[in-house]
Amino acid sequence: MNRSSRMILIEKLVTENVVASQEQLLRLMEGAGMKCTQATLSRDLRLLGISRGFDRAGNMRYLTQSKRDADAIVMPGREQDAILSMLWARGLLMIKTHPGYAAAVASRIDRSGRFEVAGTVAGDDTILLIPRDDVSTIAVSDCLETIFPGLMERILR
Amino acid sequence: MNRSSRMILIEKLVTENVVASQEQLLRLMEGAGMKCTQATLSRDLRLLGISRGFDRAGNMRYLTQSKRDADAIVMPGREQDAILSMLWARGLLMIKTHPGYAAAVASRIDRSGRFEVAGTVAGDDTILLIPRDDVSTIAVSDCLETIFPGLMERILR
DNA sequence: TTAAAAAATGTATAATTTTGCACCACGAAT
DNA sequence: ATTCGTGGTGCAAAATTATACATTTTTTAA
Repeated sequence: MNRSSRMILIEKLVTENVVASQEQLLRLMEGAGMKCTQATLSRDLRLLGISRGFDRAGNMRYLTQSKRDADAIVMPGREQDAILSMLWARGLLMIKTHPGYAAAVASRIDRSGRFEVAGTVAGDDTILLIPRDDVSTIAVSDCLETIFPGLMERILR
Repeated sequence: MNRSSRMILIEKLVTENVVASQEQLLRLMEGAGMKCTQATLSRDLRLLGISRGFDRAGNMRYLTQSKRDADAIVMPGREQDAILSMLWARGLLMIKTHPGYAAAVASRIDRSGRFEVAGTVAGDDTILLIPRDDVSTIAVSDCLETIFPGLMERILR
């Protein structure tokens, strides 16, 4: 039972139930066969962007943000898992990542010291990878596969 | 000093400041010449539907109902107003913005999901827009005009 | 592989928020 | 004027959530 599967369960439980406290959520989780501590829950909820608010009647309950905003905060697991898609354009490779993680992934690429990569520029959720002159797209792809094993299969489906 | 005027002040302080705790809000209120206890604040916040949530960075702050689902960060005026100039170079479009607004404008472009745009990378006041292969500069301009109505006229003026 | 670094987690505790209770202020009804 | 009822508030305790620290697990680099 890892963090990301736990977070999926948390999101599900919070949306399908009226959850008023982390203790209560803890019990729901146990009922679903997933065990952890309240402290972990507190941390996961922050990552998920799920916070305690009030419903119309003024009763307290945990509320999720829109899915997009939640995605904006979550980045479970390894750096390469932050990569969402890649696209060649104008001889450059655009790499989209989970929001906020472009710098981390770009740093990883830079540190690999691969010849094929002249350099990278990272924004918030986008990396622009500039290949050296006369390096093929295939060569760059192979290079990235070396840095992030399993990446190509995951991205291409 | 009655409850309703206090609540008006609370709403104002919470929207105009990054408030992370009721204690902090209490001090802001005192600064504004309105005094009460933290317990009263807790009750008022419930009535106002203002609760503690997380901004994009995962930092805690109080958010009003309308803001909770939306962006925690306020962008004054229309995003396109932040665009100062544009210039084509090497098949790429450099967009200059007011300092600090590149990310917001780039985000807007990304979210438009337009085919013509392969991606963007934003710094502080500069955006590099990479069009897809075989997309003309005219097509990209039209695309931006669609996203930011009136932009071209204003820029070319 | 193996060592080093980074991330995840539990424990205990600190920080923060909520609430029960008593009391006060104010208006309506007697 | 007195009494009753309705909010509103502070105080302090209870409930809840966040976090510092130590430890374990996972990932990265050599």
